[in-house]
Amino acid sequence: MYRNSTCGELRIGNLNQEVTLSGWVQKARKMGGMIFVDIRDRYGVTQLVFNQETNSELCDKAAKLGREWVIQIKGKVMERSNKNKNIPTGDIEIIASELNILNPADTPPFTIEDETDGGDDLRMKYRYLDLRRNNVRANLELRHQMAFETRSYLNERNFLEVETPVLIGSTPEGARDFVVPSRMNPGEFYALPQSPQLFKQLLMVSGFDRYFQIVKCFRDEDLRADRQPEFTQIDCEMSFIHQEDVLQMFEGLTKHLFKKIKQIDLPDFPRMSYADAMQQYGSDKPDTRFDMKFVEIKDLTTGKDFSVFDSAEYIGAICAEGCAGYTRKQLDELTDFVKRPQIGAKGLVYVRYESDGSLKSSVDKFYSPEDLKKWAERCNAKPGDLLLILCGETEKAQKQLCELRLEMGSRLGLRDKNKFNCLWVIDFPLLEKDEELNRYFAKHHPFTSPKSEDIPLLDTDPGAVRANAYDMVINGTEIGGGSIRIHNSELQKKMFSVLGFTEEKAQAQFGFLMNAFKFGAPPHGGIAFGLDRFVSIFAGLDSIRDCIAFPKNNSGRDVMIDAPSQIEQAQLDELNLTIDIK
RNA sequence: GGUGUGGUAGUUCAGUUGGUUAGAAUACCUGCCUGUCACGCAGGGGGUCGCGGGUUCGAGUCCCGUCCAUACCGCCA
Repeated sequence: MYRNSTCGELRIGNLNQEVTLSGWVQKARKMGGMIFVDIRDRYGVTQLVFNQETNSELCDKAAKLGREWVIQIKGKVMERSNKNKNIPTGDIEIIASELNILNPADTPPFTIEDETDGGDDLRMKYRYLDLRRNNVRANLELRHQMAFETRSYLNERNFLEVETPVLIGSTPEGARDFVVPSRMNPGEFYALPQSPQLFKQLLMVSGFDRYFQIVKCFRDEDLRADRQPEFTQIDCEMSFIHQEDVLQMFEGLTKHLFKKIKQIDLPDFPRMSYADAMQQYGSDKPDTRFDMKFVEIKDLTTGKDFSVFDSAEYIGAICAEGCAGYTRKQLDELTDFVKRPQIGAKGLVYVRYESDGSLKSSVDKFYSPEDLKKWAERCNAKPGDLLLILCGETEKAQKQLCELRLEMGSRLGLRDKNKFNCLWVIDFPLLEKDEELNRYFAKHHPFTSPKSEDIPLLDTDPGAVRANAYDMVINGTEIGGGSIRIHNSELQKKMFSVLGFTEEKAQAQFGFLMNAFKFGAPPHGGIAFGLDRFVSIFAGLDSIRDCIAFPKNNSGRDVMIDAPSQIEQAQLDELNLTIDIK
């Protein structure tokens, strides 16, 4: 028996018990005649005491212990004379009577503490050591809890978890696929799924009715703090439902998770149309923890010989409460912020609504105080507020203003990680035009159903067609998204034709789905949540890497096992592959 | 593919206008220490300044190239 108790559970109520503990040496404090050793496992830390006077042999042995050695001890639970209020086991300690060194350890390359001295790179290389740290382990525990509660919620509502294949065929739509060469079929490749989309729809045709799967998905695109090449989705699909049923079901799931895990009762989620989101926040995933909505002032600015504004398609303002006192330096910082190439604004116009009621702006040359007053009124600005104004081509300017709004939100401390604002963004456009290729692409995917009242527009104005598609957004992060699918093969054919697929191409790529739909497809729809992002939001993490046990770095490498890597010539030969790096 | 930032001791970082032997903290090692829990005290070892080239009497510092990491844009639900 290695242990009969964990390192986190002993309390004052266990006094005088003989216990056996196993774990890692967190720290040994050697006082000369006395040694205190903190022993750690997943559950916590317990202090061991070795005393030269009472057991000098054991004490000498303990003196050799180093950080992260694996040990087993036997001893008696005693009350401490000096208690430590900072740890749950701080009232007791173990007077050791036996010490077994199960495995000595090299000194780890960074400290195994909450505030480690190790940088990201090093921690990833030794991720198994990093995972010993409390906060990283806590993130994985949270992830487990969320997956567990998700299964519990969906199971209670008749959802079945069904596994779908990982080796599937490549489709050129959407993201780049990871591909896997097939040995038995020379020259042919599998692809790893970007999502189980087609399979879950086929399961609906099969009559499974309510499906879910917590499943790895793969996309061969560049990484970000919130994007990994392999990531986990909570993938769901339902039959005989309308959009409203899906929203209710999964708003319910989200509320369930917040309630069970964070003890937070969320109010009903507001619904916002895509059009409103773009107009008011310049984003399809607005951070609604704070207001600062966009206000259009184009009509108030024309005809004053300010050519920048006069020639702009869009002029939008946000009102930063209480920021009229911003110094020249702060305003220059904001100007530099919006002029960064990633944002790309040409400049920033500001209006200070001074607390004495006067108005000062960077465009005083062109506009009178009365003009500025009208702007301020439309923005509902009070004395003491600051208006920030960007202009340009509508879509670009809104995007830039969105970045500025988020930056101001951060500066003003309005993006509190412990505050959660959830909403549905609905009525997404069905199609997105690629101006360069002059063709339409599905914004969600090609199986998304158009709103029935918009179907006539497919022929006349495809860009204006709205879809039965929806995203769940929490604190400016897209947590999940889905749609009601097309279950009618005629409409599906129509979609493919709008997307520029020839009949043959559509048949070659999605023929099996269109065929399946001929055999009695029920009306269906679904949603997929990004589990990694969901956990990150719950834990207040900046990067999804922190809730993934073994993540990839920015270049898609696993620096711990050093993958990807080259393979043997014999393997290449077997696969009929030759490598020709350009 | 692009832009920004960074790369100096095991680790996290500092390093002035280009100038003597490259520093601090922490970790590690040794000694002392019987109530520590960020233990304390004294001492010690530890450096290809990412790599390559250039300018210079002299480069951690300036220039060019390159590699790596990271945040973002493009890309991507």
